Amino acid sequence: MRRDAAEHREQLLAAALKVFDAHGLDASVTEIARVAGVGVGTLYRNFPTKEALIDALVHQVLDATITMAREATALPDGSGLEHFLEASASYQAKHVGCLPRLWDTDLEAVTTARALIALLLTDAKKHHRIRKDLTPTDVSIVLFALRGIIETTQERAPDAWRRHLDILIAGMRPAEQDLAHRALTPSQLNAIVAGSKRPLDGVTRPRNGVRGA
Amino acid sequence: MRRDAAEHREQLLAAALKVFDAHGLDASVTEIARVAGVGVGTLYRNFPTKEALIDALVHQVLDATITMAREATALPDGSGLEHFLEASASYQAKHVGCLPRLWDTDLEAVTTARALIALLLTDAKKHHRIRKDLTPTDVSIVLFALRGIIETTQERAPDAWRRHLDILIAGMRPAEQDLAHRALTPSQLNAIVAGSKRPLDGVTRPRNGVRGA
Amino acid sequence: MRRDAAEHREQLLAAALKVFDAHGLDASVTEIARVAGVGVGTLYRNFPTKEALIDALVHQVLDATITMAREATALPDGSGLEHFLEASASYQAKHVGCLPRLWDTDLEAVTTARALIALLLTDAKKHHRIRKDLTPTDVSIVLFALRGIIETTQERAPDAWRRHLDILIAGMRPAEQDLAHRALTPSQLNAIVAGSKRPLDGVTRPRNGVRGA
Amino acid sequence: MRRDAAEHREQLLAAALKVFDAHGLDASVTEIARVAGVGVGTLYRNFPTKEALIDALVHQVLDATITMAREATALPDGSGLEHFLEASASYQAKHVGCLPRLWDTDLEAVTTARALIALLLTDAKKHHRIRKDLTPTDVSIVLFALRGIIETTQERAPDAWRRHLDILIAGMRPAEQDLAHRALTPSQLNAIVAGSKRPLDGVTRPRNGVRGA
DNA sequence: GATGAATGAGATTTCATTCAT
DNA sequence: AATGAATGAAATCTCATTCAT
Repeated sequence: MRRDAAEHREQLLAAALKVFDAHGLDASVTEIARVAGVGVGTLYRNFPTKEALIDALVHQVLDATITMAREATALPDGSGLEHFLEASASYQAKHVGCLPRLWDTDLEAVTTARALIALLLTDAKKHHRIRKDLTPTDVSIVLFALRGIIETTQERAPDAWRRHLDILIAGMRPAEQDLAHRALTPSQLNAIVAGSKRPLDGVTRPRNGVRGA
Repeated sequence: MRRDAAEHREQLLAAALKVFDAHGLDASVTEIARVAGVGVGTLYRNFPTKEALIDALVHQVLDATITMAREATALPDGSGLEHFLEASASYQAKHVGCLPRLWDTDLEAVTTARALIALLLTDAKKHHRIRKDLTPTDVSIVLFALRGIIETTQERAPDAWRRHLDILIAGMRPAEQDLAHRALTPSQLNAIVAGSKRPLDGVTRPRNGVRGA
Repeated sequence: MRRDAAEHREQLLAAALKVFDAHGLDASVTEIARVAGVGVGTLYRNFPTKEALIDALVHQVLDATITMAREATALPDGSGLEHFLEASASYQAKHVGCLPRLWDTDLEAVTTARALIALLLTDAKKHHRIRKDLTPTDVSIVLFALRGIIETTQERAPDAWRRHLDILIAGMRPAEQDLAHRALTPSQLNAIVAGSKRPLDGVTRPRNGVRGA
Repeated sequence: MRRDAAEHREQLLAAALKVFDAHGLDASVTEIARVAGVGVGTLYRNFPTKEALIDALVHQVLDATITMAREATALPDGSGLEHFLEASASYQAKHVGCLPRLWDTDLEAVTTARALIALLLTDAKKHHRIRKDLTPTDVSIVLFALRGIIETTQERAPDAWRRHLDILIAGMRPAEQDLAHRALTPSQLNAIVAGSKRPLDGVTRPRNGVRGA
């Protein structure tokens, strides 16, 4: 009956992913524990709050994203960026459950990711695969867009994002004319990640919890 | 304090939009009623459930989308599609509150919209503004993508989607090579809209309510 | 089925008193609501937290204490202090449920009460009913002592404190010799009321609560 | 890390005292085990339930009380009672953590203590140090009163009870007039100690536990 | 014997919904 | 028709207790 503690952590993350995927982030921790085959207490031993569990899921995705970006920098011919976008979306598609929180946490991980993206972009431009006027913030926004597609289509058409990415990359290829609108500055992007959803009236986002007496 | 019934409906929809925008769809109906300046009872007289209120909001967006698509068909030179995308995204950006449910309802409105989109696309191709291998389903997916951006950036950079749309349209212009991946069939798209988020195990989505004693 | 709101507040306070009396302050709010004959929601409409409910109970006692002290100042012959002690203990005996928190809140009420006690004491000394070396802080401590008795004996011997008060007052009568130990300073007493039970390690007193999703 | 079994018991009692003192009896057993430097399992090997641990603490105090009472009987001049009260309060002041349960257990220890108190009282009366109309039950109630003071003041004014005891003893000295109210009978006192806090409705006091799966 | 991970009942609190007024 | 007090299910989180290691 007793399992290895580390195993439980994985089971819980997997269960959370599955349950959040099916019910959204409002899914109850009890349900997650049930699917993981453990008691709620065990969930709370591994993750101090529900929010921490979601965070862990988000971190998984971000960490994987960083790894994939880093690996992509090793690719030749400036194709790293394109491979990264494909790999990243592919990974996101397997972690739909936590996507709503993905770009909404104050995380140094996001900063790290952005630095690597800048590298990939420079390389791509150097090899004339990507238009000169594209900025790193443009690439970040591509990830937001892909999330939108994945969240919507994942369940019935898990690969729908691939063709859209084809279109996007076609649009990112070197072109005669510059893009009409101005790119986001890095600090604007930071502000977005740093924290959205402020209160209308004084209410904070994650609803409160409970304690005994 | 007494208002006209129709006025109440509008007040409530406006309040819901504002409150959902700030707090997400988890915002309480009491808060919405407060912002609308009416009692909860009045809210429930106008909308039988919270879900119905969200639906009404979604319908507003879809109806506006259809109207905009219809107007776009009148534009010359095959530019209707591009104008429609811009107008549609612009409208979505003003209705962030309900976007999470936007493409997740079984709605004939979506079908209607798709017919108009097909028209716009045909016209655009005729004028060689858009590549031949693009399908109506591709356009629908563009809307999903824009939603992803709008949801993420709306608060701090409300116009971020515009530049991304520039890239997208560049990718949609006539090109030598066909897109690598296959397009979604209309029926796949239907399945997506028809209803996602089914229970994992028998649990239904909207929380239940309570009756008095 | 629907009652008057003000009535509910009283019902809840009465129920809380009864339930706390029987089970201690750890009694559940659900039980209190049940005894009051209302749903938990109604309890929470009247008192935002369990702590607020306890506070209201404590305030009832403190307010009554102040009133009784004020009335006692009108008594002739310097007998006000003695009457006040009797009345105060008598009232406490009917509110055992909340006594554990009675002297453990930062309350201006306590300050007010102390001012009146000082008045009563001066008058009692003037009429040679009470020894000269008694201080107002001594009187406050008498109330703490009576609480100890009431808490312990209330259930089986509700009047046990009366005889003990006889002894105490005998000890407070004018005497040849001063009391051996020094009296508490008013600021020491303030510190006691201001807040006891600090964490051993960073934990705060009232345990935490819970919120929905 | 391994210690002698008896040593563990002492460590746990000491830890419990410290933790209950700081957090009240609601403190968790995990915290106590942590402070004692052992696992919860060890705590449960030594004390079958949390309640048993509290009981052991209470017994410590009661046993010490009995010892002090016995020692006091050896004092000359009938001063034993006064010394006992001082010693007993002094000891309680060092064990605040468990005072709420002190006079609330069915304990033969209490009976033993009462016999000794009767002895001390008789001796004190014989030497004309204490008024004739004082009964053993009166002395027990003095202990309840001192508990009230100690619980309230311990943290900020650990010696506050001493001056109050001065007053009390002054009131216990031989006097012209008998006390106005009747003393508690021994059996009334027994009933108090035998067990208070019965359920209001069928609910039992100590929270229940859980078993594994 | 000791450990502490696991358990799940139960505590507090929220909120969609109803209905007396 | 409008109001908002009342309802209670359900959510999050804690902790006494057990038992595999």
